[in-house]
Amino acid sequence: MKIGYPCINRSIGCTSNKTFRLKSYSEEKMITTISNNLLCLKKILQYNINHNIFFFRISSDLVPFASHPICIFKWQHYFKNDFKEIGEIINQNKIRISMHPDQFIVLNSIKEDVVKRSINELIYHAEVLDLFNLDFSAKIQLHIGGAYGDKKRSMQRFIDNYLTLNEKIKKRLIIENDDKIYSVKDCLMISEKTHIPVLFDTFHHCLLNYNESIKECIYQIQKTWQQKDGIPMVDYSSQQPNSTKGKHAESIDLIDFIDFINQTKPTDLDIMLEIKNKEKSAQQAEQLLRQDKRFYHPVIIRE
DNA sequence: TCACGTCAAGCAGAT
DNA sequence: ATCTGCTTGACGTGA
Repeated sequence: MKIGYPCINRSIGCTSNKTFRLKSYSEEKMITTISNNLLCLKKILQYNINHNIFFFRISSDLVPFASHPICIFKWQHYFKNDFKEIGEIINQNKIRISMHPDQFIVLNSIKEDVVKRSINELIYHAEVLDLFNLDFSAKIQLHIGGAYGDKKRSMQRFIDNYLTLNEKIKKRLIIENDDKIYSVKDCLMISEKTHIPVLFDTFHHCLLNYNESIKECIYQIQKTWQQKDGIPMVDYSSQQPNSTKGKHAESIDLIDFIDFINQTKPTDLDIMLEIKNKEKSAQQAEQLLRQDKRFYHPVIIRE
C-alpha cells in the first residue's frame, strides 16, 4: 500500500505545471518552461522520497501545448536525458506514477474532432511515461466521458473508440467512475468487455452509486487489475464541511480515512489522496498507517 | 508591484 | 442564455 497526492506540492516553492499563453508561444518559451517543470518534478519526487510518499500523480501540464498543432518542437528529443534521469529516480525508488488527463479529453464525444484531439492528448501522456521508461503499472486514468442523452450508446462509443487506440495507450489506460454519469457499475460493465482496469474513486462513488458498499466495490474493481497493471489504484477524498456538495476537503479527516481503510481490507491498494493541502495530508495518512501496523500488511487477493 | 480578467480544449446541471 | 465545477491555478496586461 502506497499513499500519494496529485500534481502539486505546496511546500517546496515551485510547480511542475508552469505554462504560458498560447499567443506567446515560442520554442524558447517551451524550453525554459519544460526545463523548469522537469527540474521541479525532480524536486517534488525527492521531497516525496524524504517523506515516505511513494505514489504521485504527474501533472498533465508538464509539457504545455504538447498535443496542440502549434507545437512542432521536438521536446521528446531535446529533453530525452532529463526524462531518463527522472525516470531512474522513479524506478530506483519504486515510486508509483499516475496521470489524469483533464476534462477536455473525451474519448466518447459525438464530435469527431474532439475525439481526435483527445487521442492526441492520450498519445502525449503515454509518451511522457515511456520517456521515463516506466513499466505498465504507471497508468493514465480517464473518465468515460459524456452521456449525450443516450448513456448506453455513449458507453458503446467509448468501447469502439478505445479499440482503435494503439497498444502504448491501451496498456496504460484505466477508467474511473465519475460523480454525475458513469458509476463504478458502468465502469465495470465496460471493463468486462475491454479488460480495462477500473480505478475506484470513493468520493465520486458517494455522489453516484447503486447502493453498492465500498467493500463490494473494492472486491469488484480489484479483479480488473492484472499482475502487469500493478496494485489497484484508488482515489480517496472527502467532503469539505459546510461547502457545496462535491467539493474536496481542505485537509484529511483521519477518522473517515481509517474507516475507509478498514472497509478495503484485505485488498492491497495504492491510494491517491485528492485533498487540497496535498502533501500535508499524504504525510499525515502515511504516518498514521506506518505507526499502526494493523493497517499495513494487507493480504493480497489475486485471481 | 499588484489586481484581476482571462486562459487550448468538453460536458452537464444549476441559475 | 450564461455560469460553475471538474484535479485547479497562474499568466500577463494594465494601472
